[in-house]
Amino acid sequence: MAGVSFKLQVRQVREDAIVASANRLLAEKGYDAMTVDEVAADVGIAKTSLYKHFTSKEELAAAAMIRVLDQALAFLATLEARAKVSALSQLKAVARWAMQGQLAGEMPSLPAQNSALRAALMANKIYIDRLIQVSDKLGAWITAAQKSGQLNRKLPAEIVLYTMFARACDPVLGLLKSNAGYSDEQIISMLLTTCFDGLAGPTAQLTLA
Amino acid sequence: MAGVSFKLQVRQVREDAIVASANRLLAEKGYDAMTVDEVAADVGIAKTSLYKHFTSKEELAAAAMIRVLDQALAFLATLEARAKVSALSQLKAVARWAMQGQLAGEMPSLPAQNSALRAALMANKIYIDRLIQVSDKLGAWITAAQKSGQLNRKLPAEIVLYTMFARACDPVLGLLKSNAGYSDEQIISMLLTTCFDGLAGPTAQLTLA
DNA sequence: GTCTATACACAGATAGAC
DNA sequence: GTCTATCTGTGTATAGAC
Repeated sequence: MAGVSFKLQVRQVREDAIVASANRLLAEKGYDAMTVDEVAADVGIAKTSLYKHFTSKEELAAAAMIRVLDQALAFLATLEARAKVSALSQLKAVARWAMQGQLAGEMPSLPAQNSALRAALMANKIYIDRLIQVSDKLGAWITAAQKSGQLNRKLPAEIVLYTMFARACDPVLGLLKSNAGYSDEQIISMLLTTCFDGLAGPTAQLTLA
Repeated sequence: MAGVSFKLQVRQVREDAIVASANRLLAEKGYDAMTVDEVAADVGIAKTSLYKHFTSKEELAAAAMIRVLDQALAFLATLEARAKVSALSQLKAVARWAMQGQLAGEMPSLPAQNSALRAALMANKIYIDRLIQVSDKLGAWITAAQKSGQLNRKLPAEIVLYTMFARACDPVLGLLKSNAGYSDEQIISMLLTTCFDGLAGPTAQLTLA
């Protein structure tokens, strides 16, 4: 029936709004500091209504994390459609995308070391599934880039993967954004350099002067 | 009088024990997840007694952060005593020291973006003083290393400094420690490489095979 | 499904005896 | 100075009316 479908759509739209708000607040304050009251107020609904959609704060946060991973997968799909692009370029494009997301306040930080959230996420099948999908796609590019010598072969692919995840949430981004007078593009450009070429800089730098 | 001095010493020893416990718990769980009850229990005193030494949780955390900065300053002093060592080597030694501290569970993470703790720290004269001292010493080495071409001249010194602070608390360390089968030394060695030479690796790597 | 009002738990901070 | 016991605020989660 059309009525039922419509109601489901409305429900879906509201749920999206809730997750979007949660995502923004997670990015801004982190899981512990974010309160369910805040999320409900931000969406413009009562807290009780929120709990009809998500049975716990942890589940809400998990939905937000899954949303980000889904967006990442969608972006990865567009990258895979590009022809004749080196694996390293793909990885840099991913890093750039993640950094842009964080500067825009849409990238929730990694779940902290021992939090209750981490345990909940690890038990969430959908989250784990998405995380593995993203990891596998990045992992393929990483090993390809290492094979062609674009990335350091001596680093285990695992380390490279973790490092890329960590750089996507790098606190340095937030510091630079709030303190100094750099444009978003300058910040991203410099941090891409430090990530891939290190503080010492690329070979080209060393041959100068 | 000897009696007074003795009492003061006892007080000082206990205070050190409190700060050490707080420091360990901060490193393990972060500021929000750490409770004052836990710290008191860890030291083996009642919570009320703790509040005689520190009037708030924030002040306690600040004391822990100051302790770390003091330890850092002491370590920097030993480095400065070394003769004929390049600025880059000094910086790497500092990074290694910080990473070792984090692997040992003694390095509290950077105060998160918008937390109440951050505001309290920024208002704490002693903390700011120590932070500036550390930053100045590192800053001198950074500019020296840039002048001699050991570090990328195109990166503002400020960015290099922030990046080094961030790497000292890099969450990748904890991930690797708990997940994979690397030794502490292997982890540190690899992360020093990614920090200074980047994921792409040093020049030497690129000329191989 | 959404609201108002509330139960419940926990953590920061304090009172008062010793 | 240290303890036991308590106050207070806040945040998650739910009950019950509409």
